[in-house]
This record gives sequence, structure tokens and C-alpha cells, in this order.
Amino acid sequence: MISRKTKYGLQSLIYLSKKYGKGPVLIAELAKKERIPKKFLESILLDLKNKGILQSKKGKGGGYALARSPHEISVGEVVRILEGPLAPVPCVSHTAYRKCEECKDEHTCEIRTVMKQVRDAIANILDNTTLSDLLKGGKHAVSYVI
Amino acid sequence: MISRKTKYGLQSLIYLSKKYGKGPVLIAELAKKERIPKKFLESILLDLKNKGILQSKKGKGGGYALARSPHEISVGEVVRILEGPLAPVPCVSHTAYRKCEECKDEHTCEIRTVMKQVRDAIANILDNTTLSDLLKGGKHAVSYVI
DNA sequence: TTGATAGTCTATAAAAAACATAGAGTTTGT
DNA sequence: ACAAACTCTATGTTTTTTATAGACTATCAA
Repeated sequence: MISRKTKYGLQSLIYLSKKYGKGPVLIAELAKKERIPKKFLESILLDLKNKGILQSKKGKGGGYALARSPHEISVGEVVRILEGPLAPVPCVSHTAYRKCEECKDEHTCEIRTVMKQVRDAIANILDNTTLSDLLKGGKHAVSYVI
Repeated sequence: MISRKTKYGLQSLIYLSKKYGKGPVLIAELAKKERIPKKFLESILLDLKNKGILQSKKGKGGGYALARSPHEISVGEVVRILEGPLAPVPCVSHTAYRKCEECKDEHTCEIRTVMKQVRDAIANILDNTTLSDLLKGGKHAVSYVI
């Protein structure tokens, strides 16, 4: 299950996608409309900004906006930032490989292979679905590589 | 990422699959061989027993064994018991549906559709992979429904 | 029938992660 | 100069995860 943080982030990005090109949106507006605790939302948006998903402007007339067009931001990128690696076990992650602590030998690990299939399936969907796709009501990527 | 608990459980079931038909295995043996804290392992095995995956026998000559043949136990079933629903959001779970608390309207939720695809992809792999498949070095199910 | 073996049950607790809030600081427009 | 609005650091609460302790029960065999 994904965390509230990730859901809040995705909700916010969808909201901002709908307002893309119409100037910055206030944190306060986002918090109210999406019913997200304001201070919690601040940290989420800041995180997304530091990772290049959002841009912001301080002071009067300021706020948050997407740093790129909605069709250039994939759900996978967002989930990795807010939730962490897509892989169910670190030893099959492409973006954050780590050896599993409990694992005696990666090469003979029976769990690894099936978890790699899961990782690939998830990545295939999320990396090929953009914010723009979400707005279109769940259109998914053109083709999946099986 | 899956929890240590789930990994310990899968490791144990793989170990027991290899010993299937050869009589019960001691918790202590499992704990030592798989380097799992014994008391923690006890609760995991008990859980798996109560859910019909394992069977046990008390007293001298006792221990744990698979309740069914390795090819009759899917990874999906095990993960659901130890980790919880496969679905990234409760509103797309088949086995544990719940309305998302943050969600204003499930029918217009932009996140739901993509997460349903993810759930289906994960379930398709894990429900079609058995413990027996894991031993064969990661053979996966005959065909995936796309 | 007693003693050792081995799983079961209840309670507790330490550690980590998730969720959230407070308040001072900084930048910007008017 | 002032108010608006994001930024940063710190702190706190709650929940989940990862265990540990110890009493209890069932089983086998001498």
C-alpha cells in the first residue's frame, strides 16, 4: 500500500496539472481543495520541487506550478520520489539497488526472480503513465513490453 | 518494499518446500539455517499455520511442514497473509476492498485506474507463481493475461 | 507417570517509519 | 515598509515493524 504522503503528492500534481499554464497555485488553496494538512503538504511540495517536478515562486502572487508539462511527468518518477523504489526488494531495484540484508546469496535466491518480474511489471506501467494520461481518465501507455 | 516478516516467511516456506514429504522441521532449525530471530519466526509460522499454509505437530518429533504441496501454494497467497493486500490502494483490492479515506469520489479518481493496473499486474504474477516454481529457479506462470 | 521436547499464547517493549505541527526565516511584489 | 507566500529546522505524536520474555499445553518415550 502506498502512503498518504504519496497519495497527497499525486492528488496535488493532478490538481496542478489541471491548472497547468494558468500561473502558480497557493499551498493554502491546494490544502483546502484536496483536504491535505497544510504543513504536511508544504514538505511534500518542497520535496517535489527539489526533485525537479515542481517550481515555486515566493511572495505575493507566488505559489506552486508544475516544472514541466503534465505529459512529461510520469507517475513512476513521482512515486519513486515520495514512496521510494518501485521494487519489492532492494536487490532488484534499478534506481536504488542494495543487497538484501537477510539474503545469503543473491544468485541463488529463489525470491529474487519473481520479485524482479513484479518490479518490471510495476515500472512498465508507472513509467509509461504520465500525469496527462491520468487526466484522460486512465489511458495507459501505448504498449507494454512483456 | 516488502517487510522482513514477509521475506522471513517466504524463506521459511522455500526451506520447507525443499523438505516437503520428509517430516516436520523444527522452528529452531529453520531459525538457525535461515538466520531468523526464533521468537519472531514462531509468530510468523503460527500465522501461516492458522491460515492453512502450514501444519504443525507439538512435542518430541514435532515441528512444522507445508499443509499442501509446494505447487499448490502461491506466492500471492503468502504475501497477502504476511504483508497484506497486493493492491497499492485499498479501493482496488479484490481481497480487502476499502474506500480510500482521502478520496472524494472513487468514480472520478484519477489515481485509481492506474493503481488498478498495477494491482492486476502484481496479482497476475504472484498468484500464478507457486513455491514449486520458485524452486525451479524462477519459472513463471505459463501465460499472463494482459 | 514423569521428564524432556516442541509448539502456543499473552504481554510487553524497543526501534523505525509515517504523519503532522510550530515557529522563525527568507524572498518578492506593491 | 509591509504583507504575502514559500523555506527551513526542529519537534512531537501515532502507528507499524521487529522483536523478546515467560508461562502454558501437547506429545512422546523411558
